[in-house]
Amino acid sequence: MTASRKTRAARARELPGFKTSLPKTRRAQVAEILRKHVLSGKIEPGTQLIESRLSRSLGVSRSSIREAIWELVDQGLLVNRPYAGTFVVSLDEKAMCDLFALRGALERFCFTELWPRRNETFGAEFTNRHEALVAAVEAGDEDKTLAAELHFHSFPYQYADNQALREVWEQLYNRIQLGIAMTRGFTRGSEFVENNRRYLDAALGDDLEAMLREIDRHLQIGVDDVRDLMGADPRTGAQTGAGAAL
Amino acid sequence: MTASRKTRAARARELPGFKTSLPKTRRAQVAEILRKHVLSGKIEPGTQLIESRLSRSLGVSRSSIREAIWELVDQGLLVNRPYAGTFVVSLDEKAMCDLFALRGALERFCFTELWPRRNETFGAEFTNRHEALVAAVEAGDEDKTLAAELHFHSFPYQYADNQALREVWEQLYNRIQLGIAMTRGFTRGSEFVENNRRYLDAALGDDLEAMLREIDRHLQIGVDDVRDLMGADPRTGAQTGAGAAL
DNA sequence: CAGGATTTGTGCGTATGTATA
DNA sequence: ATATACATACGCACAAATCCT
Repeated sequence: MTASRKTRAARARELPGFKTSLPKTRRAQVAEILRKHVLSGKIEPGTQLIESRLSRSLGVSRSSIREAIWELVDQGLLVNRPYAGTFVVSLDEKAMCDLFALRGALERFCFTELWPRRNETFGAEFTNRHEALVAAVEAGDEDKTLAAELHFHSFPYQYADNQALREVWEQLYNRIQLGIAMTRGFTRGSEFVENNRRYLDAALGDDLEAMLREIDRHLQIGVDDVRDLMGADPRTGAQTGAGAAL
Repeated sequence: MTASRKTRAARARELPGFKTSLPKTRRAQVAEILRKHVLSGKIEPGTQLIESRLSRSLGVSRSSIREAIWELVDQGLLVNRPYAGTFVVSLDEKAMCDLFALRGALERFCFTELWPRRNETFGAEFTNRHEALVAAVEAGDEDKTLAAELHFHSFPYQYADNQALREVWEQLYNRIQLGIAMTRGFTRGSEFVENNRRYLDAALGDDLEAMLREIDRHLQIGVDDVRDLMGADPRTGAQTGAGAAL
């Protein structure tokens, strides 16, 4: 009764964690929050996302929570069993290898497409992003490194003149990130920077075939890392991969 | 058994037009209906899907309609502008060419993967699906032909041992079908059967490189058709493409 | 550019279906 | 088999934004 007196607008303005000035919908806001929690590993794979709990903890109605959850389901981060619930997907070694293999095909296609259109801007921006990656690594910031690595490797797709390819890449890297989140705790080896350096050099070079070989080599390193890390207990992040996972 | 009687009674009370025996959710049922209407062209590209209208016409609550709509949005069949509405996507020539180019990359990857694993079953099933396609063409059934063509070209992806690839293909062919729906009215040329025959023969042959070339050739025909049909007014389906669109 | 009509976005109560302990 | 927790479904009310006149 008295509670209902309080206007919805007022309640909305009070909600913690939400910028009221944003034109974004609640659905998008909640989806972003959930995506971060899933990708950062705060919500572990296999965990069920319970609408009523999330509704209370985030202070958002079940409707919005539900819509956000389905957005992540359609993105491949969650899986739904009708009338049973939605859970964070748990990727095994095979699934990760599949993702890397598919990414290889996409990336070879991507570079083949953009190769004749490269110009100074391409080289400058790609180099910029690589330098940002190096800076993040040297700062020892794990989260920033992950973001910078993503930003670096997303550039070819953004530069490619194919909207469908960009959309598939979006979906793909989300899942790859999820797999990486499952193997948290491993430290990037010193070869990590060098590997991405070789990748950049090949991308700026004049030999497309060499670039395609470099893509295969780069992703092979990622697959090897996955094999090492998935086989062992994720908690025992003792062994250090070469760190070219993304 | 009293419980089962009550359940049956409840199911008997359910809305007509829905198969009560299926455990499928309303979301899935509505999504399927809408998908059919969009892909068949009953709902033309650019049309806004109004939740309240669909709610009344289908006899389903607005919540379920909303969820189904968002499923199609995430599938790339609809596009949403916050607070403005969701509309059937309208693909232009460039978008279609992008889709075909991406499909080419996926299909080359697909065949490269499955090539060493082909066996008698592969050849038998692929041949079966091709014969079903030929039968549909000879029967003059447009809808059945489209379905058979899809079934035929989906087989390599189903045979490939890569779940991620299959999922991307699902999303891709939905959108390609949408593009085809936009160019309805054109009749498949006599070369259509022959083109798919060549495709099948290459897939059953021993030369992977020849198969990859065949993929490029096959999709190039599709792109040519799109260029012809998109440039002209879709209503004037006078000119007949070679008909290898899918 | 004002303002009303239309539609989407959000919240909430409630009833029912389903899975699971 | 029962009970419980949860997902799903429906209906309404209202807020927020867009669209149109």
